Amino acid sequence: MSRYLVTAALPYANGPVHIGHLAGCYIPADIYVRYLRLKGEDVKFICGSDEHGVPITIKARKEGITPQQVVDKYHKLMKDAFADFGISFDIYSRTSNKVHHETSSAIFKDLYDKGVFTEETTEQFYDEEAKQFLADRYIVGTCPKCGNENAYGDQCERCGSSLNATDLINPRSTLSGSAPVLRKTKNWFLPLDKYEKPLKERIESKKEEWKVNVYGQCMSWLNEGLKPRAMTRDLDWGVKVPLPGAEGKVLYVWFDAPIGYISATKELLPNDWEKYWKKQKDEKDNAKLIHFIGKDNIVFHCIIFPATLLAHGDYILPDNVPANEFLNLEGDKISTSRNWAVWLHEYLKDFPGREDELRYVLTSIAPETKDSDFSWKDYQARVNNELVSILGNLVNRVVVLTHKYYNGVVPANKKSEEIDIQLLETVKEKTKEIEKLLSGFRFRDAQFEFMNVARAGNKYLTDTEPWKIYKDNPDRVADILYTGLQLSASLAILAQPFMPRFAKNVFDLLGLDYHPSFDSAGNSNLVNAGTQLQPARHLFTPVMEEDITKQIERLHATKADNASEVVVEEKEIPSIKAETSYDDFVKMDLRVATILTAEKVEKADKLLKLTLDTGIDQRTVVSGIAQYYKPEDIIGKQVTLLANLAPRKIKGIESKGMILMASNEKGELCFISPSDKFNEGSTIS
RNA sequence: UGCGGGAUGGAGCAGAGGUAGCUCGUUGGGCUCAUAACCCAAAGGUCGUAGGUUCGAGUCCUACUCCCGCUACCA
Repeated sequence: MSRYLVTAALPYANGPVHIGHLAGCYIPADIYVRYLRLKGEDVKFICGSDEHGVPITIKARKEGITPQQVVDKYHKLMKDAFADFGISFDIYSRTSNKVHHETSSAIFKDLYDKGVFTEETTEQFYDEEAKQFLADRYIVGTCPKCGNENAYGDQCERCGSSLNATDLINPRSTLSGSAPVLRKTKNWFLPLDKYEKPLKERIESKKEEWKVNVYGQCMSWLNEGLKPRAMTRDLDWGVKVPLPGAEGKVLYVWFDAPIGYISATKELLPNDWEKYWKKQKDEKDNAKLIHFIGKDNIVFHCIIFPATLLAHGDYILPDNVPANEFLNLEGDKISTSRNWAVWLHEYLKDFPGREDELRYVLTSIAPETKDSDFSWKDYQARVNNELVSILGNLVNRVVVLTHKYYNGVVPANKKSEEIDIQLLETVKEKTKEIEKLLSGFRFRDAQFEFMNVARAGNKYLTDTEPWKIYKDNPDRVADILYTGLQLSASLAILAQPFMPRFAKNVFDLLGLDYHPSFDSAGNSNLVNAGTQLQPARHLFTPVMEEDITKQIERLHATKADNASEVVVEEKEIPSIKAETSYDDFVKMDLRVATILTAEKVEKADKLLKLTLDTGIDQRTVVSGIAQYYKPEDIIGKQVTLLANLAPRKIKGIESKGMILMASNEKGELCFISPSDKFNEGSTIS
């Protein structure tokens, strides 16, 4: 017996759970855990709400409630939805509770006492109105490279360049809109570079087992060379930094959240938790740590958290991190903020008792190797054509025939023929195949093989035709139905990890009051002769047209809502900038210039290289207007040039000055040109 | 911008040098125990684009296009 500690990503407590979360990690993790339990392994399945970090405080501010009220609301919503859906966590905890604060605080203090952290004082932007330091992400301003006025402090989404918040022109806080000021602040950094070598060796040794996307992403970081990363933040919501002089500072949420897995285990097993987390005397007694996550979290689970564990020294490292890609919805990215999602709590309300259907569909289309798409049409097709027609119908056929010919009492098997033996043999083979696939985290394929067992069953009935031969050979029919019932029991056994509710219903239907072990699927004595079956009933019912049109209409409404919101946003004109002086204005040398030549800059979507006649000279200017003007259309055009702007290299080309552009709310650009033809070099004031 | 992953019949996926395959859908046939369910067969693909290596390329190499993620203070 092996010991496993399986975690599913801690969902962030700023919105409810949606199908993307389920397909990405909760369903695969649950299938895996249910399988391990059936194999008799010692496994604990850990999850909980991730409740710290800046977005929670922003949500609280927006809704006029406290951060605690925000997380209380979503923690309950998520916990209840998971429970109702049947994700079989051993514990669903939360990071705002006492055990977690103590545990993460103690680990931080332990690393601090070992001298692991480096202290660094840096200048960070501070929002004086919101009285808060700002992460780069929460500062917007004008991108120095492309002029986008809504570039984030860490990245400009229009031109894609990475930025520092201090690069932005006219930075403003997204919290209050005010201009942030630079303030010094001290933080504690985890020198990831010190753990680069052991991490690299560890991950390289997993090359064959880990998924290519996970391995590739890790190597990308490791090969680039790791840098120290701040493990504390200036914020008043989170786990307080347990050091003197650290008032107003909390642990970085990516430091504390994964520790949440440890805290939750501790909460579950106050006396025994170390067995699942700490290195044992004999290495082979160590637990296997498996993190189920989405692809956006790879670096935190494969690099940063393991580095923390290495730095501590007592802990085991992840054995595997089977990260999935993303699930889209009806062709568009799922988005909590845009309400573009199928919310689990709503699904449970709209489709009561149909948890297995959602599990089945999301496993069938699980984004295991690439992003995939959920659509309601596809949901309906898979439920109706596969679950109802192939799986549910097969069990129903066998049970109905048994009732018809034997009053629902399992007949005795007199003599098995080759085809009967073959069928159960196939089940045995498929069972082995399914086990192999489940162990390798290939849940989609495993479920497919499971369905192949049902397909084989349908073929068996068509081949043996008991309804035809009953008149002449009732003994043979007894054998066929006996075999069909063993097959149905096998399906129930194999379905347990994938569709627990269906499995239980079939066990009940067949009068099985015990649950046979996983590898007994395909045995010929699962349902004994003489057993009274329950009356036949449908195990799955078709999804009706109106069930899904309602869902599709809801999504259309969301789309319409979002579109109208965008229009409102588009009407928004940027608020006026801080007052300036005439003296500052006249420092700008603005002139009329004429475009002489224009060409696209290679490997840049947005840039044109222009030669301008300024009246004084001819000079090169690189301008981010390629999406709005074709080079050949603008030659000879008169424009406004900021002529005394310090030269700057863009894509290796030195750009001397900047062409002034009007920009509307959509970010579209147009030239500011003199209304009459004026000489080059004419000044503008 | 750099890095990682992806692109294969109408839809969803598999195939990692040797005759392009599976499920669903479609069409035709069979069956009538079963939830218009089941079984059989057929049609449907220049494998993102352009070059190259090779006797032979979805598969290896080069360049490019598009989608997703990461790019170190978003979580």
